[in-house]
Amino acid sequence: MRYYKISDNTIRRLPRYLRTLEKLREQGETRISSYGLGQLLGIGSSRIRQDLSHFGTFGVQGYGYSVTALRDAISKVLGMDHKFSAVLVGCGNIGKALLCNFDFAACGINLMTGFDVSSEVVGTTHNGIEIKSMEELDCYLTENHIDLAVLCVPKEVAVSTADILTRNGIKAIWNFTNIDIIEPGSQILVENVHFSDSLLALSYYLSETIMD
Amino acid sequence: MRYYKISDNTIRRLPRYLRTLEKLREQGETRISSYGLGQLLGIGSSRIRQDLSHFGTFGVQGYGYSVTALRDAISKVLGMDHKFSAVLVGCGNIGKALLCNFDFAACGINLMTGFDVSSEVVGTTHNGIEIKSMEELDCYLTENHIDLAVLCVPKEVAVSTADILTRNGIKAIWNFTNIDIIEPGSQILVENVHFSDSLLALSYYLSETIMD
DNA sequence: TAGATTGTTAATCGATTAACAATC
DNA sequence: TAGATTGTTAATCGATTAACAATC
Repeated sequence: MRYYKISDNTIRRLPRYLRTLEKLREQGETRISSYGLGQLLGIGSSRIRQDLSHFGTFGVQGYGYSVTALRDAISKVLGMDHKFSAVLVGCGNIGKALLCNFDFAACGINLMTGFDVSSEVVGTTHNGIEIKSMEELDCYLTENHIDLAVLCVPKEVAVSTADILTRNGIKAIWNFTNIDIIEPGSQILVENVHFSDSLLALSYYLSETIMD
Repeated sequence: MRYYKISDNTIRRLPRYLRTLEKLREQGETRISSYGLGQLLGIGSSRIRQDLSHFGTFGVQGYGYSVTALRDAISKVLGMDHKFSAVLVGCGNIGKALLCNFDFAACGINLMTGFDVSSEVVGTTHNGIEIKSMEELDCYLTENHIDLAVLCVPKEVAVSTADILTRNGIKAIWNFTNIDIIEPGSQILVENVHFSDSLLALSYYLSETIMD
């Protein structure tokens, strides 16, 4: 158990390391140095070694890292072996896109079921995931141990839906509604996927290049 | 014209400021202090003043900021008045979700048209946006001035599609394929929306809370 | 062995926070 | 005027980068 906080910057680089290692493995590479990995990622080698040092020693002097061993170590650090259970709430376009295209299992997440208000989609199955009625949500959460909720409902019901989730012991929300469902005092974890923030940052850099 | 680089951290906070200001305006607030804005965002007031100072002076001593004036100033900084033109390439689930739900105009982006390979969707219109055949993409880009492309094609064709875009003068790619379409030397701007990176970071923090 | 590369400590750099004169 | 709050300069803090002994 560690007694200091690891920086968010470090945590957010780990999935990128993982992605690059997986790519290397697919290409048949078995070893990689921190320098080599840094080249692929466009960052310095010592940043990578510094990042990894928070979690253990994974390398071998004079050799580097085993691609698969480092990949496995990072995926464990990221909690991918916990097999957290999840539900997807709101199966509109974005929700359905995640259901059909996003590989939850590859992230170590066990997606149990979806929920929606529309009678048109309730009862249907997408990618092996059944969609239940939103009315069943409250009850379902009390009867099943669910760690995480993927929130894809319309803006208007985002806060009220988040309330239902928190009341029922959900510990983390992956938030695709473009509003901040923060409750500063709350213990619940919220990871926001704000599309517009991302696009606006790109817009800024684009307008910068035009000014030159 | 500035002669120093503004940090990415600052840029990525601007859309959050904008979002909060818009919310305040909807609530009928006309003025806000950096302290008040900081409270709403969970950050310090001097960070906000420091951030804003890179772009001009928008406040009034002893009063604070006009909500609408600051909102307008930030949206201009983010290039939202440029009305950049965009195309959406790949109209599967994620592409369609963006077409139907995402408010490009609210980000100052002029979405012109979509492209897809499937004859089932080619010719259809979503949210006023027509979907053309992917075969027309190359030609369309040479005949029209397009600044930005939203890339939502399947992984397998991500790199080859990105090549078409760069060859035809696209300056920025908003990348929803979960792979890195980097070309380190390239001048093109790429903003990645890596769902899995986001989910894995959440997974890390979730597993941390469990260990306590 | 010699060369390579780690993990870690020290140095540097940049970002955040605090302080404060200016002034509405 | 007195109080509030800005924009900016200085101080602090943390993150990145460089250096290097250890060792495969």
